[in-house]
Amino acid sequence: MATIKDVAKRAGVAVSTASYALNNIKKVSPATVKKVQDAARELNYQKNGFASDLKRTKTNTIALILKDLSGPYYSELIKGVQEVTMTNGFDLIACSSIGGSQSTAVKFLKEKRVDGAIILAHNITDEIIHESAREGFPIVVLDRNLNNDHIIQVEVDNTQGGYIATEHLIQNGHQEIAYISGPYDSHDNEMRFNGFQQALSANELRFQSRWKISGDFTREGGYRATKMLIAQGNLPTAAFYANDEMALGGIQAFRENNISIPEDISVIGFDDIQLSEYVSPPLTTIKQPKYEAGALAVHLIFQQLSLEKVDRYYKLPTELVERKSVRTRRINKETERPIN
Amino acid sequence: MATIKDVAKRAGVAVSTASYALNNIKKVSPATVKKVQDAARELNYQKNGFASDLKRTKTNTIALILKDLSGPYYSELIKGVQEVTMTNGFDLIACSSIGGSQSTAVKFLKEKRVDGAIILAHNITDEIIHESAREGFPIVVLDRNLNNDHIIQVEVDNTQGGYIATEHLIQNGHQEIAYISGPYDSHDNEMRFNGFQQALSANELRFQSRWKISGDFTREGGYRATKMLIAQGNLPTAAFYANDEMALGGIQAFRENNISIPEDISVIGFDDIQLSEYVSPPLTTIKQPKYEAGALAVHLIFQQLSLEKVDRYYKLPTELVERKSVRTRRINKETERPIN
DNA sequence: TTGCTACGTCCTTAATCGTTGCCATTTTCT
DNA sequence: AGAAAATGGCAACGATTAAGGACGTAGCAA
Repeated sequence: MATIKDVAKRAGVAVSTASYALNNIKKVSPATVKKVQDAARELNYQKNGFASDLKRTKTNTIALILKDLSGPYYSELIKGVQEVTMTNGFDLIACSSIGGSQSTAVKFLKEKRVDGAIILAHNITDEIIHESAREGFPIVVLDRNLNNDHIIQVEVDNTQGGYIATEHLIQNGHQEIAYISGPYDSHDNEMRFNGFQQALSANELRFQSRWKISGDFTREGGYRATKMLIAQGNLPTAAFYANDEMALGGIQAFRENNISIPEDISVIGFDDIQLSEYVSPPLTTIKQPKYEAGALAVHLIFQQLSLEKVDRYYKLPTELVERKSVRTRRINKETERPIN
Repeated sequence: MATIKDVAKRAGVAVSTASYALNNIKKVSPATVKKVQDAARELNYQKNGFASDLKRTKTNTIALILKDLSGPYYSELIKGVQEVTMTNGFDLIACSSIGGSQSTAVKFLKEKRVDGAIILAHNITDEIIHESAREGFPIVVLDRNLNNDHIIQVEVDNTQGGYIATEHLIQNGHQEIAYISGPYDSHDNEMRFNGFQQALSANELRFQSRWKISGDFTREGGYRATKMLIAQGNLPTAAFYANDEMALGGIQAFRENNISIPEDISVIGFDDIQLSEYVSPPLTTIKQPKYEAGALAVHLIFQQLSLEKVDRYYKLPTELVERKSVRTRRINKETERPIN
């Protein structure tokens, strides 16, 4: 590989002059610039990115750290991040945190191979993030609680989401509602469940623990949980799945048992993944502002990079997406019992 | 940030000793190693990745270059790449080629910020790839034709895929088949179309140019193309969409015109994207071995990195996935006309 | 026992990777 | 001549690593 020295030699100038010429720094005469550029072209010179980054201690790139690059879930979020990063003239790389503390992601974080990072990966420990956080290295964490002066949190209001989902069911006449939960250690799940409970008590409904079934955010888990719910007999009139993937599994389980949605049971999910629109029946769910979250996250990074003061905590609202998986039951006002 | 110098000073040793100690190179006494490690911990020292990469001229990371990080299409492929990369102890970063020659992707390629790259992004020009290719920098291109000693091609056999799709329709009694194409400059599309034509002539059917409608691989495009097909009157009995996305758009267009699938017209797609299974009717399509393609691609990178000789061209077969969007028509042997 | 060489262990010195950018120097222009 | 413009020299950036030095100890002869 040709280096800048080779270019300088061939152009008959000093290395520094070559550097100036190649980087469009105005102190070089047009004639010299041309000489240098020609030499560079002839030698097929490409600058060594590392050397350059090392010297300037700036990489012009932002890392987006995801648990799994292959998941389709983050699509919208990535789009938000990508667009804002691009318009700011920065580069974006995505890296996976699979492999925990050995992962690419952690390496990028710790070794400061980027100017800033956005983290949406719950398998990276708080500790690692704390260790990596420092003055001048902005980190934004999504859907995660972390108290550190150099870390900014952007969260979707899962509690509110859980609340409006439940409220929607209640408004449609449902009083017996199952909650199919995500894993116990999931912060998101916990918040959604809180919202669920709050909506119940706001409507003076009692939470029945036998209708809390535990899943794990996977389709498989939703399927199993639903089978359990069915096996246990005495179905509720509606089920709130802590995410859409599980709801999909649930729909399948109900179908296999000839329980039809929404006639026999109403179903609501959370996330609004792309598939939700296409399953049958189309799934009513809670949409998260993923694009906005992504865009906001990068935006905050840039603000910090330009040394502006920013708040350390942001919460984004969710939104109900009505489709066909929730039926409205009419209630007889006198007896307070459903008519249909 | 603390540097290795600080660590060395605090541990009371020379920089080089600190380096040896930190990298587990045996020339240092256990006591010293401990001193250095303690010092590093106390200073919260993290090595500077760039400096290190610069000196060793090796990054231990592979780049996966995609047209758009937010597309859900590559999921399987990424998984294949990811797993193989991990098991080889390398890091993987994904970068987008949005922005053409200004993109992150191109920068990584040209500036050799990684040890090898896998490219699946048709908006990167051949020229750029040629410029970046060189001894010792393995590049694998997917679904793309490029003649260069330092570049390896991994292709899915689109021609064969087009052939079996068409053959499947013909075997099911279809003789009038529309082809909804991708963009004209798409190599994939061209190959699929070739397969389509080959299957037709192998069955002594004539290709009718009025049944070739041009789309652009998007759902929107498939929708528009289908509307045109319908408007033109005289529908074929089957339609082969050059990809699933377009088929989805087509399904919608047919539904809006009360043309039912597969009763009135059979539909076959290409790709087997996740949604295909969920639309109604579930889409018969051609599945590409994406996981395998990804895994093979990285594997080849590693082989080259360890200086093994490898072939420069690989072609992977596709597979028919039968679902519900193709109807079999029975043909009267005598009259050679369909019965139903 | 003493003195000398020889060798191994552990550590240090210093060169290097390719760029950048400060400062000094030379050239050019007014 | 003096200012401005163009160019050159060189020390960083933070790590790695070849080569060499200091020290201790063992082996052996006198």
